[in-house]
Amino acid sequence: MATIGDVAKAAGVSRSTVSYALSGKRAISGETRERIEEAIRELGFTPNAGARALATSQTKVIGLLVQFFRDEFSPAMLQYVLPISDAAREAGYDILMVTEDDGPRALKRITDSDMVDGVVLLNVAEHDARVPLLRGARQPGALVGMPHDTEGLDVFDLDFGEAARMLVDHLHELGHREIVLISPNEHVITRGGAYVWRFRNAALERGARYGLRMHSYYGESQQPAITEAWNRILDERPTATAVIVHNDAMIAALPPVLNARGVEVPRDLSVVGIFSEDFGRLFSLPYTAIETSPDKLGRAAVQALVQRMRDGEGAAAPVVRFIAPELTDRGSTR
Amino acid sequence: MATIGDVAKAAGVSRSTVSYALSGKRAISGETRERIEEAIRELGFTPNAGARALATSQTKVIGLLVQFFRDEFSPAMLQYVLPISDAAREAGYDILMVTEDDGPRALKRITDSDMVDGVVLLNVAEHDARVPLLRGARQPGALVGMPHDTEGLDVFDLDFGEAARMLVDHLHELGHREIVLISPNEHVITRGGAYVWRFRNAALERGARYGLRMHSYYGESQQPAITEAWNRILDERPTATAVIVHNDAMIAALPPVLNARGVEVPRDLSVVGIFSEDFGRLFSLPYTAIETSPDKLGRAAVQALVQRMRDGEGAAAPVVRFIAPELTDRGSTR
DNA sequence: CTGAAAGCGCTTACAG
DNA sequence: CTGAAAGCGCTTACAG
Repeated sequence: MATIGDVAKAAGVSRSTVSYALSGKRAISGETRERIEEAIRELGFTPNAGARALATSQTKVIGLLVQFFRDEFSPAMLQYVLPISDAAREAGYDILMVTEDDGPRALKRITDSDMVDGVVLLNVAEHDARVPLLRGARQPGALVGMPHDTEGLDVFDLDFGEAARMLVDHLHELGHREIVLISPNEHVITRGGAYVWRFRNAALERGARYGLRMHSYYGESQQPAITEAWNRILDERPTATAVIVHNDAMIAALPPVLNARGVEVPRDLSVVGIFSEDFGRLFSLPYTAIETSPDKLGRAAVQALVQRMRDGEGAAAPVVRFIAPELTDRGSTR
Repeated sequence: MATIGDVAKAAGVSRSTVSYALSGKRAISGETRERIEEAIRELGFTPNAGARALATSQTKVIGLLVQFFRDEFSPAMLQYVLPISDAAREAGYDILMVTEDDGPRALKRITDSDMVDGVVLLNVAEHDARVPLLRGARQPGALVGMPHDTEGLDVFDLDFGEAARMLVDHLHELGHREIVLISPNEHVITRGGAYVWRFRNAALERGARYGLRMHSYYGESQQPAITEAWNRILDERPTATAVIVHNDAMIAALPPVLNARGVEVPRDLSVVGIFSEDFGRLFSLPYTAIETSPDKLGRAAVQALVQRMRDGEGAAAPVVRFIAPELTDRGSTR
């Protein structure tokens, strides 16, 4: 492969001049610039990324840690990954994607070895072992999902409490008095998915304030347990007139369950959920729902991270930002 | 950050000795080794990846080009990406994942700048602009999906022709005489997804040999067109007793359609498909199907690539490998 | 407007 | 068993 030295020789200039022509960091005479550009073209020169990284202490790569739970419902993950990848590219960064089960180890590896200029943590848990490591890293990071201790970090998450209140308000206004609430699978809480109880508690609290009868259940994440759970719950609460579903796997499987039971929405039952537009389209879900906006979250995280990488030490104070929930009415309530 | 020089100083040895202790490429006395290890621990030293890459001409990173069509049905992609990422990590490689719309440009960028030691191309099309670029690259590559010209490349794909024949044989043996065949959305062909007509032609040919009446349709990839297409097709072919579905979006949406029409499987209609086990589980699909084995394909591609990166110039001849289809009987035919 | 030189942090022949 | 030195391919003060 051609090096900057080859280009310099071909253009009859020094290596530094070629470098400056590339970076535009100092003025180059028109004629010299042309000779250099021609040489670059002829030789098919592209700067070596490793050498550049070594010289500049910048890799132009963002690490993306995707913490994947294999027994969980997966299709949602891609909705975060793609916008992050897109946003990174727009800012001139590539993505080093790490899916290792041992997230903390992976994080340490890519930051300690300076493979990346910054890091995005996906699916952050209440007590996430990656978070303290990130604090200790040289590189800045941005989180999608809220940990217990947000000190010193840029954090982005949906406002799950507000989302729950909006859904309860919506049903309350329509006159519902007895509501079933489905949370994610119980082991999601065990793992510290704080959004589970943030949503759940807010919903129950709001329901209590209105004097509603609320029935709270954990859902399942795998068939055939999902369908069984639905039937058991619906059998158990025949007088409930509405259901709030905060569980991707459960709501994706709901239409055939209701169909089989002869339940028509919203005539016999009002259904609301919380899932992204893409997800709803994927499963053709006809339910009114809070939009989870994975693209907004992912993009916001990347933008904050890019800003911070740019600013270095003199960066602004860290932000914890809740994305405001939006209700998309698909007519599944009355 | 501590450098190898800091470690050398702390351990009272030369930098080369530290380097050799790290790589194990030459014998080190026990006592020296211990002093070095202690220094490494104390200083929290990790070699700088860029410097190492520059010195060794090896990045230990594999580029993954995921060619994403945004209007297509997405959840299948992750099934390839995860096994590839896992297999790479097991072999000591990280994944630089590129999702740029302009795949050829992205490929050129990461190979020319030597960001990666090798490349995996996903979702390769019949005339894929990335393929000639890959041939011209310094780094080896492996393809998942078959291009027209496989010259000089390691290629992995499902044997779609054989898959189609197996399904037709299966239905023929059961006595079916009139079969509907659903292919992917027409624009997948336009883009050169060769597997579409490899499957389709093989199915039609086999059906013709048996004297079956075969009705071939292109499917849709988005709701509500999917449901409309199903109803139109089923209305049009009331005497067909079986349907072969080679379209993820269409088969995922089939259960509610049949339900609404009062069609029971396999009593009224036999249904077979071609999709991965994970995909079937995700959508709770109760249909007999050819397993597409994305994990096997992804892993095979990575293994071949790793082998080739290891062997350098003296590598073995390139291979084109078809994965043998396997039929999973879920009792949806009779 | 341009060049010579030092330096980024490693690895690896070469020498002893 | 160990060290001194060259080299990987860039960037960037320093000098003119």
